[in-house]
Amino acid sequence: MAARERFIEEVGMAAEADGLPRIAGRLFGHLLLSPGPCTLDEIAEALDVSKGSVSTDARLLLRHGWLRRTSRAGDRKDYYEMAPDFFAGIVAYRLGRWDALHDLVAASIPDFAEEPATVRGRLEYLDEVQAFFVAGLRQLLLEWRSRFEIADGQDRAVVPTPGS
Amino acid sequence: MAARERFIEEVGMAAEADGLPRIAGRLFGHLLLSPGPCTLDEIAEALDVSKGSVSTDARLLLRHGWLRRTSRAGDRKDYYEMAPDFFAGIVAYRLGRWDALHDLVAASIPDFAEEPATVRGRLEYLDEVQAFFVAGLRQLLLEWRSRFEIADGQDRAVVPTPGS
DNA sequence: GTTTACGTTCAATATGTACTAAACAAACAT
DNA sequence: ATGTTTGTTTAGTACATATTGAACGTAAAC
Repeated sequence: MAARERFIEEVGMAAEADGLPRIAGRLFGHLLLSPGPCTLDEIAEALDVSKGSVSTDARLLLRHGWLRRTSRAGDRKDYYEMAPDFFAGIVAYRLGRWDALHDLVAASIPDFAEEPATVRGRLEYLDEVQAFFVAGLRQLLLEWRSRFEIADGQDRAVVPTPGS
Repeated sequence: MAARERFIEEVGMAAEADGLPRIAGRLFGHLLLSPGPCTLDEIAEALDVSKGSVSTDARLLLRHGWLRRTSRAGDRKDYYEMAPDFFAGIVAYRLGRWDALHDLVAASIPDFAEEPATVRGRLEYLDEVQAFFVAGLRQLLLEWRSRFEIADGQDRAVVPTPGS
């Protein structure tokens, strides 16, 4: 099935366009299309890349919050899978980056108190607009999460997830 | 004033973390702190980089919609300045990227109709959550823009902007 | 027509970093 | 203890791309 590989490559390229390593994107795509948790070796072979890269990139995505690491009784291997609500993690990450930019600007405003009104106005605009979008997006995130919790709870009532 | 250079460098690094050239970020920072429109030569000298880089990166940011190019009567030079509501452009860009990912996934769902329920469910989850956030963020953008139009209109009533 | 003042493009280079393969560490099994 | 099986780290390489400087094109000025 070539569709699978094409999909994985496209996710890889999309990830790269956002500043992530290409392999991280492919890993993401692979896990998206994997019914169950995967081991490092499994992924490395499927993607035809070194295990070291998979290890590094898996932990990268783990830090970003889109992956989950699980384990199995009587098994030493690590298992990676998509986090239950991984897109919320993506949004949270973006929120974090906008927040960082906001902090940078807010912290700098006093330094430029002597600058012309145009500049001060622009920094204040940035302060305002970021506050607006950060608050709005954070609100969306809350809404989604509570909505997801309900749906997720229903699923778990029917199919309890083992191994986590 | 070292604060200015520090600010510009920090914006440069922040931009780089998001996959843009460092000079593009510095250009962004420079324009943020410039009271008026700047020429390519001006910027190149201030940032101590080649004019070619400034030309390329300025047009990059122009395409992304955070910059504006203006001209002056009796002057051959191009002038660059921050777009009036540039952060809306940043949000719109992010919206575009999420939209692209959404399209990728939505278009691929039929290809994986034969896959296990776990995979199909995950793709449908992605479809849903992206629709939610894309719609929500787009709505925020609309709200902000109408709010900004009003404020901007007021400003322009008091201080008409020449040269555009 | 020539020169000057601009913006763009391009070949060459520098620089960073993704990636690999191998060494390493840790935990387990025997 | 010794040998496996795992994940991590690291030195080295390959690769991509940011950046430069110069060549180029164009339009105005003289």
